[in-house]
Amino acid sequence: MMAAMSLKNLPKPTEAELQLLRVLWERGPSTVREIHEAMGDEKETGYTTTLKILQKMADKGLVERDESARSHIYHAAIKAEQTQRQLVRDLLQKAFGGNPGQLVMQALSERKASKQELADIRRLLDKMEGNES
Amino acid sequence: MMAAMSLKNLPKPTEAELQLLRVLWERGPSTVREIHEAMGDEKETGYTTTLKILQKMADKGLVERDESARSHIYHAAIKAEQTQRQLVRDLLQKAFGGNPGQLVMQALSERKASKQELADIRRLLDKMEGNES
DNA sequence: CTCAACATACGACATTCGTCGTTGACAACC
DNA sequence: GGTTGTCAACGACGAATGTCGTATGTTGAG
Repeated sequence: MMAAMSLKNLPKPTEAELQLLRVLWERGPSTVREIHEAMGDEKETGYTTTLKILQKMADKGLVERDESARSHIYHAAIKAEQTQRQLVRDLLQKAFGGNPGQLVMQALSERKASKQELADIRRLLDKMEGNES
Repeated sequence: MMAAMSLKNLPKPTEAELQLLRVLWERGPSTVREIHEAMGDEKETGYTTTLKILQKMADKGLVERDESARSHIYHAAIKAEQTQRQLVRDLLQKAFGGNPGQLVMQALSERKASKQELADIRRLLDKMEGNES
């Protein structure tokens, strides 16, 4: 039972939801109008659409809102890294049979990463090969 | 116009479709029953469901079928690598802002890759850093 | 030939997603 | 204090998805 088993029951965000989450992660807590206009480019959709999706997200627990002001203020309830990890795990499972090697290769070939990131990856590789059984 | 502008108009496979594609990639050309039973585990669904999805996939061009025999034989119309690349590009765009570094890190942390794959990745890294502009 | 087994085709259905229009409340301005 | 504009809420709608039930056709065994 217990109303709040809060941890890790969050559903996978849909495409539109992910788009809104990205705005929230960038801007921090925002009103619906701010979010809607921040998406002005790349999206041709009505204000009420954005509102509705945010309301659904609140129901699902993906975002939370402060209703004290007239214009409610929404903020992401999950961290970007957490969501990204979930999505990667999902893709890994569903399209790569759980084998990360191929996925990494594909991602790397897709677009060039920054020098810094390449170095980070290399360091992670070192660590993984280090304590390989 | 022209009925066959074949190249690259293939829609993104849905979740169920991807599952069937994975079976086809593993087994090669197969009948509906073979596919359905190959999925026996991990799925509790009726035979006609599998059939219907395969038919829709044929309409979309994701699979092709040989109807000469009584039991039609389906085979994947797209390569695994091609689809995986598309999905990775999609995720990259939608969740990581096009930046592959973070995605790679997440994927690598997720599950350990084989020694062979780690070596492959390392080689790819070398190549990328080699002709960095 | 008849009948049971199996295959495809067709259509129905519930659910989810994204999309709006409309309504009713509240605020602010003249 | 009435009008105008903004906001949240609600319901509707079309499309897509995944799920079956049923109908229709074919095959092969007895």
